[in-house]
Amino acid sequence: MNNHSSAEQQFLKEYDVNQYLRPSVTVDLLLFTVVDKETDNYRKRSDKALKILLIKRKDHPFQGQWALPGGFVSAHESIDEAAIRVLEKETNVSDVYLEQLYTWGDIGRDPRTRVISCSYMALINSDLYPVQPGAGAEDAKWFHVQDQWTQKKTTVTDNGFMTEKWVELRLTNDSDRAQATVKITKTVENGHSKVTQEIVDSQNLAFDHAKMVLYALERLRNKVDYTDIAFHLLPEYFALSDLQQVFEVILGKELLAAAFRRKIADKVLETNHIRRSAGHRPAKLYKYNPNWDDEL
DNA sequence: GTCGCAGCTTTGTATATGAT
DNA sequence: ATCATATACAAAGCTGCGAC
Repeated sequence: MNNHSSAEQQFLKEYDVNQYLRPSVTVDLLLFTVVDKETDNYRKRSDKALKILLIKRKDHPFQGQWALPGGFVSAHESIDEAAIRVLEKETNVSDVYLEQLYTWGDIGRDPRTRVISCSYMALINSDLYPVQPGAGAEDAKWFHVQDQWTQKKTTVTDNGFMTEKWVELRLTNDSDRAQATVKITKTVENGHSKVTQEIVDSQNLAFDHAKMVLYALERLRNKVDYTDIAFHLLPEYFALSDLQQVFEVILGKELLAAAFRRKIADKVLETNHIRRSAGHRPAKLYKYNPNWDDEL
């Protein structure tokens, strides 16, 4: 570690740290889970809903608004370590699926100072729901996640085309509501594509967190088919209809059972567990097959 | 009360259809 | 021919309800 040459040591001694701007770095966490919605008819299988954890801000800026759990990266830890620490402190969950998503560096995204934030997606299964809020955030709540595009426009430009899409994000629970409209612009010119997001309207949702949520949703949708992320949202044993519902809430559309069963057949292992007394034919329980992508 | 059965619901398999 | 998707339907658990 400390094997610098003397010339290098001399250089380091004279280096002026104030030569360049030193922005603050934060992490923001998108903690998702999928839970059963209550149903009136016990014979009917209960629907599932995608939920995200938000925390009510106690301080300025955005005081009283809802925000993703987050915190500053300190000098003696890596960014990944900061993400794990913040997740544990704010939500009391540890040892879960964690994935870095994107680095957010827009000028002025934090009114206090220049802050660059790394967003992380964490997935927990419904057994762990509800998560106990940590000591640092007594006002943490789960919000039902819904998004849909309301308007889409494609225009042809000189060397390509541009599509603008307005997406409405709604985060709701029994007593609270946060929502935002984000305009996503995709330009393709000379074979290069570029995507920009702009928050056109934000109610009760702090910072640029609407963008982070939408980005995470897109990542979930893109990865659900070819990775194991869906299984992180389920307990160890689950019925195939549970798995199908997780896919459905992530993708935002209904799937056909017969086709779905064939598509994910390799990813699951049949067990001899059975879930009975549910007002209908008992379901065989399956578990994740860690060797599903072994061939090749 | 309880027996039997129609009917609802979801699971799970078999077969048909369609694209390449 | 092969693959994915769509349709069709049988199997099974449970309730509601009438007959007794």
